Amino acid sequence: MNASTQISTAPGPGRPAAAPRDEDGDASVRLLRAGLQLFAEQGYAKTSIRQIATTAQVNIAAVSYYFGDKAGLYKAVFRASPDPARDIHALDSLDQLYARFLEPLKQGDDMRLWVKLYRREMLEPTGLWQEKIDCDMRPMHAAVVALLCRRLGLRQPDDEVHRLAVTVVGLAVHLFIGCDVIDALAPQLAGAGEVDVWQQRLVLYAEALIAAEAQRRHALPRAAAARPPTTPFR
Amino acid sequence: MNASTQISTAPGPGRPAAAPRDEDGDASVRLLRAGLQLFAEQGYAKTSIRQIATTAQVNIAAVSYYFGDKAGLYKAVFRASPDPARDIHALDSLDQLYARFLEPLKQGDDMRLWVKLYRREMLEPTGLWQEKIDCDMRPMHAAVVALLCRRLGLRQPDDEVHRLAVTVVGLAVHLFIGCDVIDALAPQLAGAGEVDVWQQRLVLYAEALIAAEAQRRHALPRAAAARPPTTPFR
DNA sequence: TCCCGTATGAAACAAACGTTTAATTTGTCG
DNA sequence: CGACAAATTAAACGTTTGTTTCATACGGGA
Repeated sequence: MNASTQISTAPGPGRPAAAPRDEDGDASVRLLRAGLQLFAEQGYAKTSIRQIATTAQVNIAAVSYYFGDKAGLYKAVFRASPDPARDIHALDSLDQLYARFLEPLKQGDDMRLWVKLYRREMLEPTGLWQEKIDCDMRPMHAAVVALLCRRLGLRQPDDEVHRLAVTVVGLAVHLFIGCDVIDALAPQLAGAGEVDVWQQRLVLYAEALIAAEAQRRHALPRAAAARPPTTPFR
Repeated sequence: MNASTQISTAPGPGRPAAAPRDEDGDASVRLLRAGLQLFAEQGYAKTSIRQIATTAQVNIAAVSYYFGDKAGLYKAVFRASPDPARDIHALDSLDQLYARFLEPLKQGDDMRLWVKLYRREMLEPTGLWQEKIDCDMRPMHAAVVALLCRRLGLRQPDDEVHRLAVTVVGLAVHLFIGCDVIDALAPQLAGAGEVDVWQQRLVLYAEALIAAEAQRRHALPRAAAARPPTTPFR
């Protein structure tokens, strides 16, 4: 409760006014690398900045010096991650969508850490997740919906198109999230060399889903609005 | 570093030798309820036993009295949860599978907390998760594989059957895990009353996947083993 | 009434946490 | 060489964590 607490909440470094220098090559990049590894493997809360500093072979104070505080380091680590859903505003094909989503799985080492960190952020929203939903996932969903409308010959999407879009994207998301469980249940499918096969199959699967939805729409002639009223729960 | 640390690592309550009494009706059940709520909403690490005790209107010492320690309370909360994949050793239909998986989503309040706690355990394996994979998910996967073999007219499952099984189950898992994202992207699909429609559609989708896989197998006559060698990564 | 085991309460414990302070080293320019 | 700012270090700060200790209140048998 001193007078020195006036800057303690700021995200930037407390004392120095200079920027952290992107290509520092020493302490800050080692902190980012160690932070990625430890945050991904143990989560945010379980990882102490002392452990990060020890792994990075850097003094603890370097965290607040370069990134302000622990949350600032985490934000810097997370924001530096490549995003499968980033900048997808229009889609030409399903293959294009799945290529973007499965690309991180093809890489090794660091990319696997990105995937882990990403999965953690999905479940433990630290605020950055909501930001990612609004900026990246919502446009991507809209692009998928537009693609499906073209495929189904609709000019306005309805609930079933949104449902199909969620499912089509979910094929890739499930691969993204559940790769550890898949590795436990069917390890021969979890290899890095299998990702290309997965990509082909996901396209095949998605085409089958679209065809099934088209057939379902063709089956019932005009009973679109004849469903029982939905009870919105949350 | 005293002599009194000899029991501190035991999972059971330190002092009293009696069992916690299942139908206590007062402190222990309130702790379980508050623990479910807070562990599900904030995660294990972010939740302090002081907060749990305050929410449950119970003294902090009751945690170690009834459950030994914080981990014991968490185990008690998690082990009391209903499991969508439990006791699935044989499957007659896909509808049966999806009914089991989507049933928790139909319920309100407590069930939604179970879902949240479950999702957390998926990403933050505390040891209980590996136990669940071995005891529940592996038999379920085998049951789905057996069902798919019957549908496809095979007597031995190959990699593509496992892949299809993972995807078929993934349709439900994605709904399970990603319901918050779905609620953000298409809130009209996230209502509790929508679960029945989802169940019908998932069956429709899965049938389409099976048909597509059957057609793919029919398309290539005998080129089953003509795939490039897979490079197992992990 | 007394006694005894169970349950609850307030307080305190050591340890670990994130963060800050102040001193020191390093490197560079005048 | 001397001076200055950036970078790094060691040590401590106050808080919060999980856990424990000890004292008190309750509730039936003897």
